[in-house]
Amino acid sequence: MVARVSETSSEWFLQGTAFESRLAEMKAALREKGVAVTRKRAKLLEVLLASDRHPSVSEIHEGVKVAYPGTSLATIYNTIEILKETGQVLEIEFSASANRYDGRIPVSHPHLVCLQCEKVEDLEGTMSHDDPLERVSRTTGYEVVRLRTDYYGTCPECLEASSSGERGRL
Amino acid sequence: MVARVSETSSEWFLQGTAFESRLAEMKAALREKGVAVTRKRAKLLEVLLASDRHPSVSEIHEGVKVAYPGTSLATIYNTIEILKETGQVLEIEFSASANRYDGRIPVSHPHLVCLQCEKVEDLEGTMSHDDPLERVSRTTGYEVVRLRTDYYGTCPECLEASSSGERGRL
DNA sequence: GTATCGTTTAGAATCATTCTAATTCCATGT
DNA sequence: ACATGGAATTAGAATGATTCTAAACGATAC
Repeated sequence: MVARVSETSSEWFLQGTAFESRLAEMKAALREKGVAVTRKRAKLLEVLLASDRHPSVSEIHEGVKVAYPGTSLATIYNTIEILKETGQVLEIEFSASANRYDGRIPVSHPHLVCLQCEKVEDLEGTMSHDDPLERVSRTTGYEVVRLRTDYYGTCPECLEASSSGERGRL
Repeated sequence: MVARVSETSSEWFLQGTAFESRLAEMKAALREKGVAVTRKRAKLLEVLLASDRHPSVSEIHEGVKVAYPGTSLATIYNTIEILKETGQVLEIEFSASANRYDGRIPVSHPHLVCLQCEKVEDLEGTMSHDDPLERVSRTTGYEVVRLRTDYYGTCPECLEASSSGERGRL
């Protein structure tokens, strides 16, 4: 499934119905939250969904600037933050490099991360239970050297202690 | 298994044999690489192994400074870098917070990360295959809201193209 | 004792991200 | 058309973890 955006207009070629429905879903989620879907935000959503590259904030910024040259980085960060709050984008964190974002599949799922070209790909069909590294190496052609499997949540002590929604910065 | 370091000397209480053997292993790995196990570095290893808190660089720094007040942050970063290169420490990356380090079990394994207190715990016995979020919630008492499972390696294209070890910054 | 080379240091530099305060946009009512 | 108010956007400053740099230090060999 390929999606590609015209450089000269906001028309879409080769758009899948998945693309359109995700776009509508994301816009609805924003309106639901009471925030406006401005032209720049709409464009941001399109850029985010247009590629399977799991773009970084600055890649998204570049994409939005094609249509709206004056766009500030802050706008991208702001909107991404709103999307995170509404569960409409998955943030893939890196400490030594910019975070990457998945708007197509906004729920937790495994990725393949190339340590060399920094490509981030979705990893399909991962439900067997032999050695994960070996299996993933075998089925993908990657030379897999590392696996990160972290569960995020609130620990029992904090569940007990907390009035409500204070959050750390993880 | 509990390990605790005296505040007033470098003696250890409640040290397990696992602690001692890991410590020896790490020192050996450093010597193997040709780098000296200085007093500060030795202390760093002890601090790293002393708790199951998966300490950050600055927590390690604080610990080392108890014994060697003049120690610079750069020394901690330098030594951690060497440990990473020798596979003697596992780096747990965060983008919105300092990275955390696991010297006890330096190979990839799942952790539980509390979004509220930023505690990082090892997750034991994770080899069944129902819904991981639900299962982990049930078995740990955490309110698990997110799972990160990422495989890191080199993609087929880069394997093809690369003379040798150029690396990105992930 | 001195030369050497790895270690350590303080501080500057970097870079992604967040914050801030001012400005602009835009829908709505007049 | 026009004014108004609240949200959206902006440029630039601030932050914070990490990395870099160049100088100072220290242990060991000679």
